[in-house]
Amino acid sequence: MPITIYDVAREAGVSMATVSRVVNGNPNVKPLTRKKVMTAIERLGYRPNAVARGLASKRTTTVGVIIPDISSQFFSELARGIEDIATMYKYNIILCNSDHRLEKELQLINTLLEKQVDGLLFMGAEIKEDHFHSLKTASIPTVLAATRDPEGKLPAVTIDHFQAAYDATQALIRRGHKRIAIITGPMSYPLEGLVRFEGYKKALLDAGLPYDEQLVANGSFRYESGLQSMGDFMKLAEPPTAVFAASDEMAIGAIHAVQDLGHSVPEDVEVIGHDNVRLAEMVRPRLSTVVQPMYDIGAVAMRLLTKYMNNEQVEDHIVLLPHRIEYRQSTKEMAEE
Amino acid sequence: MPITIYDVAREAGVSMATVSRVVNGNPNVKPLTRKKVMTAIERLGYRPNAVARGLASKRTTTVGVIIPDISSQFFSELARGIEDIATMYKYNIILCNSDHRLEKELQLINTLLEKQVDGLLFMGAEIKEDHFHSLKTASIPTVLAATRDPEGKLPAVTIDHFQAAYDATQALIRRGHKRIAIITGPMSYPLEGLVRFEGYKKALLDAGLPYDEQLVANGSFRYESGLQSMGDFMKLAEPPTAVFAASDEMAIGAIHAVQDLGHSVPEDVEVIGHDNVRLAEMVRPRLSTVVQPMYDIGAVAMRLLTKYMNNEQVEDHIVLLPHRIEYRQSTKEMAEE
DNA sequence: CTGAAAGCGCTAACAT
DNA sequence: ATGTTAGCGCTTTCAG
Repeated sequence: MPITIYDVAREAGVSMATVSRVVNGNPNVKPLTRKKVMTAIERLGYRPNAVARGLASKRTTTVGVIIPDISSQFFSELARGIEDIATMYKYNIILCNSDHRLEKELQLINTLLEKQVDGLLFMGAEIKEDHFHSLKTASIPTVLAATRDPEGKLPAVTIDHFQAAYDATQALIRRGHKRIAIITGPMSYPLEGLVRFEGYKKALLDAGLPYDEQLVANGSFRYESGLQSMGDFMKLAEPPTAVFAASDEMAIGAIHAVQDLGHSVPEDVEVIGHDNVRLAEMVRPRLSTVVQPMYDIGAVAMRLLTKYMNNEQVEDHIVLLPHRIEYRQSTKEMAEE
Repeated sequence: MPITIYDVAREAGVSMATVSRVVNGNPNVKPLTRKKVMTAIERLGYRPNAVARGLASKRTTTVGVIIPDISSQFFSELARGIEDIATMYKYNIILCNSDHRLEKELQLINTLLEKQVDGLLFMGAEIKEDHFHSLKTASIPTVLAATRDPEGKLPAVTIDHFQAAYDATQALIRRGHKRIAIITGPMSYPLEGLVRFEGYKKALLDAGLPYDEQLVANGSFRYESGLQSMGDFMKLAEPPTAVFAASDEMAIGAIHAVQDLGHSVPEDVEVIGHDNVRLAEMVRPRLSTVVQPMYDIGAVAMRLLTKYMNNEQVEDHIVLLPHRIEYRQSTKEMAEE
């Protein structure tokens, strides 16, 4: 039988209200009384029941995190940022994988609401009407991390995906390339897939370069699809001399495809990836890539969520974190960068 | 004001006990009554309060997971295995990072117990008396994943670390190497550090090969330490011709150190890593490595935990999953393998 | 098969 | 500064 607050009260010769006060750090307790209670707690080995507290106070100090796949390097880095800040603010995390499946996402939202989480952190490519519907029935604060909803209704922390892709493409253009390929993410991912593709096209357009469908491949973000796509590009009569890949894994796959054909990177083909996962520094040539601050996105998103949960004033509901390009060895050196 | 079970009862014209029964799938409800209740639930958009349920039933269908660092590829893969099985058995996961810090581990155990988790899954290098002490005060089932305690008191799911290191070293010996180096993990990690080192030494001993301290480097599991350690080895008067690294990252660092000096892998130096993280297939040469089934370890550990939580009979409290060596391109081909 | 009622362990007014 | 009391929303005997 576990020790309850009532046992402590009896042991200390005070009421349970007083015990509750000292446990919760309420200053309205005489120091001597506090000490008596503390001693009793110590002696009995009392451990407050957070479930009972949650029921009575209607706050669980727990937040739900819905993530597509924790085993991906991108999301696990993000999750670490979330967790660190959560810990800092005394929250715990219920972590759920959605595999990008709408149905599962909705079901998870529901389960988390049943568990009375104080807030929700959502990662996932696409936000649909269904999500809003589920969320609306329980009005708990929700923040999107590394994504946004189309209408900007929900608070979100992410980077400017369009600009990032534009910058990467432009970097390749500046290096004098005329035939620049792209390996995109799935088009079902509005931001990581579609928007990056748009950024690529716009950069070509602005530079007066022709858009060539042959230089576009649809990838899955995975290594294998980069390998495959680049292999196909190389079979073209006029293969690309530079590639922008929407993920680092695909970029590395692309590099290997080039190398496997006996060519070299960056001499024959320059490659820029996206995200800057740890992997990018652990391959040769080391990968030049758009750095997306995953950890920070998670951390800032969690911090934002704490503000909503505490009813603090927040000025910007949508925060765009800065991105930049880290030039390493898969692109040639240029003086001005 | 959220809808409660009481509201549903009134709407359906039954008692709250009956509503509780249908919500919990209790068969002792007349089909017609069940339907009435279901309709009311639907109409009101009732969502059961899991916190209240937890308080009343003393079961939260939540398990605590203490992991050193979710952003590491090794642990995030493990976490995915845990989560998948947890979902399958209707449990949710509270995920916490310990950074291998004893103090934080103990504090997390405490927090999770306060939250009344039904079980605990623990990952971390070292299990000390303190852990048992904390755990003992609340008697909830605990399973270790990818580690074991020294005395085998706690249920655990892992591989035979000694044998794995022995096998890897032996594989190198069979290839005719006389000077085989090892890049170990930190010795503060009993299994991943110390035991693997022991396995290495035993393999040398059994093969009648001399043990040379110069061929031992203490790494941190990280890429950089592999790079560094191998760089040092290569400066030796008589450098090693083969290396076993206690992690894939270090193995890849070692490969790059060799390559950076203008030598090649596996021609000049053969390398075997440990774990088989996704990374191993995304480098050139692709890494030969001891495969540790991370996902399975997580999955089996979670499955085992569910058995304890349901008071099911379990035969083996310690389960050793099989390991094997995957030969790729960082070792030379051999006919018999 | 259904209902009534007693908690689960704690917080939060409200008194004193 | 401390105690009293009424819930929080649900499960679970125990009756009927």
